[in-house]
Amino acid sequence: MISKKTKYGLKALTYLARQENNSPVQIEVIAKSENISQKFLESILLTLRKNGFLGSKKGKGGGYYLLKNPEDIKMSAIMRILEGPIAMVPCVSLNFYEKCDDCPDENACAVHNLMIEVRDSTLNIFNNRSLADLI
Amino acid sequence: MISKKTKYGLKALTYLARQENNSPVQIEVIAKSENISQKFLESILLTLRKNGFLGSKKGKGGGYYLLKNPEDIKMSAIMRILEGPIAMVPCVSLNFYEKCDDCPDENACAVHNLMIEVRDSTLNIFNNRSLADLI
DNA sequence: ATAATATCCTACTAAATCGATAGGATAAAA
DNA sequence: TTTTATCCTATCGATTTAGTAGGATATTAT
Repeated sequence: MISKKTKYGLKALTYLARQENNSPVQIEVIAKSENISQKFLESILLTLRKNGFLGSKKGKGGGYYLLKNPEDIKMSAIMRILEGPIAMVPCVSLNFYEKCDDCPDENACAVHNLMIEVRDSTLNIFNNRSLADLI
Repeated sequence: MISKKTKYGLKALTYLARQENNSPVQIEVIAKSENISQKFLESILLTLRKNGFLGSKKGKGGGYYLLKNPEDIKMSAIMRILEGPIAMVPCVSLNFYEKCDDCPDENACAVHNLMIEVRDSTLNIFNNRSLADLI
């Protein structure tokens, strides 16, 4: 299960991707259109900006806009920023690896291989889908 | 990310699946072998028993044992009991469906279709893997 | 200048979930 | 009747989630 933060972030990104001339859109507009708490969305867009997905403009006519073409924004990159690991267990994560306390030997763990398989199949989707595919 | 409950449950099930004659194994034995808190494992095995995966025997020589052949226990069934939904969003879950508060129309939701794709690919693995495949 | 607009940023909070732990009740076997 | 092992309910501290509050900062329009 992904968090609401991730879901809201994805919806906001697709909203921005749908803009004609990539002109800035205010938080309030997105929040109302997507039924998201404005303050919550504010913090989400902030992390997306800090991670290089969005640009922002202050003052009247300001708002957020995409920094890249939707085709060039991979779903895997978005998911990793918003949700964190794509894998189901930390010991199988490519970008957020952590050793399991209970496993003396990872390769001897029965769960390990199955979870690698799941990770690869999910990753295969997220790596081959861009923000443009969501529209 | 799956919970420790799920991970521990999977490890315990594979431990039991590895038993020769399917004779009962005590919680303590599994817990020590897999480095799991005994009391925590106790509650996990209890839910697995209540959901028809395990049988139990009290008193000396007692413990838990599998009620079916490992080949006949699908990973998807185990995951649904231990972890809950396999889908990443409730609105796409087959067994734990819930409507999203923020979506007036599911089919108009950009996230929806992507998550169906992820669900299907994960389900494809879990439906075609049994407990026997973990050994 | 200055008022209005909209993002920026930090801190806080209520509620839920997670990963256990405690302690006794119950049933089976020796 | 003692020992063994599961059964069951309740509780608990820590963390995460999903927000909320409130002011600081920068930009634009008047």
